[in-house]
Amino acid sequence: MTTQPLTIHSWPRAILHIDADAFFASCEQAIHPELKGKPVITGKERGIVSAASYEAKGRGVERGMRLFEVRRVCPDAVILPSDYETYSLFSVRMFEILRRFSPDVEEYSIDEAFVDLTGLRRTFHGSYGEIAGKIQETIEKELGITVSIGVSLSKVLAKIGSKHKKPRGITLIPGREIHNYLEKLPVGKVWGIGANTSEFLKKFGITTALEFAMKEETFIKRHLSKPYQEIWHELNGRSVYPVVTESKREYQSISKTKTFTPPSDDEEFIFAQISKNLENACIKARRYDLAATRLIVFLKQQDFRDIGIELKLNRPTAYPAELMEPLKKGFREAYKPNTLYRSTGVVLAGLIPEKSVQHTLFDDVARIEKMARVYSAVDTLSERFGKHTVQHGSSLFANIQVQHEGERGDVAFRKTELFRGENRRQRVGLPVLNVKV
DNA sequence: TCTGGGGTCCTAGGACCC
DNA sequence: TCTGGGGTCCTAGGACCC
Repeated sequence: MTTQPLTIHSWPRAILHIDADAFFASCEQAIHPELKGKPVITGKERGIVSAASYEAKGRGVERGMRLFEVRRVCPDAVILPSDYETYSLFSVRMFEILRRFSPDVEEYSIDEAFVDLTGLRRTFHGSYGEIAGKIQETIEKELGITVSIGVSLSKVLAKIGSKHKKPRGITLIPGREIHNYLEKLPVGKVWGIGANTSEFLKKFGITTALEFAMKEETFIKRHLSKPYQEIWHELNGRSVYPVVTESKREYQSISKTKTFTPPSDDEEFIFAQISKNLENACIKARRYDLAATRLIVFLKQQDFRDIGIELKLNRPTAYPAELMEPLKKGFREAYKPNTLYRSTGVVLAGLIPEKSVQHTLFDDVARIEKMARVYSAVDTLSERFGKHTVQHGSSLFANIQVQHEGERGDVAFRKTELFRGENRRQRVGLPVLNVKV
């Protein structure tokens, strides 16, 4: 399978993959030392486990587990809401540490990165394993969290390495040892190969990563598409995925979705959810100075079927006021009365930089400029006082948290709840505004 | 088996044009 | 009007990932 290296120490490429151990939970333990050694879980706001510390995993807690179940198997678990802003700070500092070792760092996700170490042994007077050790040590000392590392000839192999031993593992996979790591690995565990492809490969008697890697190229080319051909090369130690250094990857799309329990058939309530989705998506788009050319509206029914309506916009925009008509249109097409829906969603797609938006002859320039000023003020207010300080009137019904079975359709009741919500806001000194644009 | 809220890329097929 | 070849753009949908 692998081309045998001419010398034992030959590394055509040395790619490192680093994966923080139980990242969210570890960050919490690093900030709150009294939590060290305890079963810590994040995800309180969602009702399911986002991350579990190794102490919690040892007690049978798994990712995605429902919290009531967690309380049963592990009654002393400390359950916390996820605090993304804090975790992002840890993330930034972890990447910063990695850049001390190599300029070629790809920030793959909040808790994972690839680093190209090719040719750096001399600089650091040590083997790739020793460099990995130093990285691990530095992060632990400076951030108080542990990481696992894999080093190999390609990204796919490095990822297999970092997963091989966790937590606090370091796994080197040189060319001559690749087969040892692939032999017992189910092919579905390989990065980029999911359940469907595993099923497909099973028909040809392929169940392990090694069996896949050893298949002849003619077979791979005949039966599989480009992404899988690339993975096949990577498994054979031929690096085809570059380490992408550009720190700012532009968004292709921005989406916001919301699931509500119990499912609802209340048109007003559902539209309010989707309207709020739209506002959130627009806030994010404006933060990155992007404008959408397409809007996708979707509703998910109770039986998980989903109906998506895609609309082309006359003008690229990230202003809810301009998107409200298309949104209503999409909603009317997708929504069926007397049907229970469990979630709503909005996607802003075909994003382009806001500055490249050209006015056409038909645009009402004065109106657009006025809108730009209004939203710029809205964004400033929201930054100072919190998200949704200023809200579209149409999103207001989304603020109702409680939905009583018997009273779901009772508008008067809902309005009471709404005002209660606003009073709370006033009590804590937040402005109550309802700007009509 | 569906656990929720983000995302990306690839391919096939239709519309349209020369 | 038919026949055939060839190219581009767009969209829907699939498959995966964290």
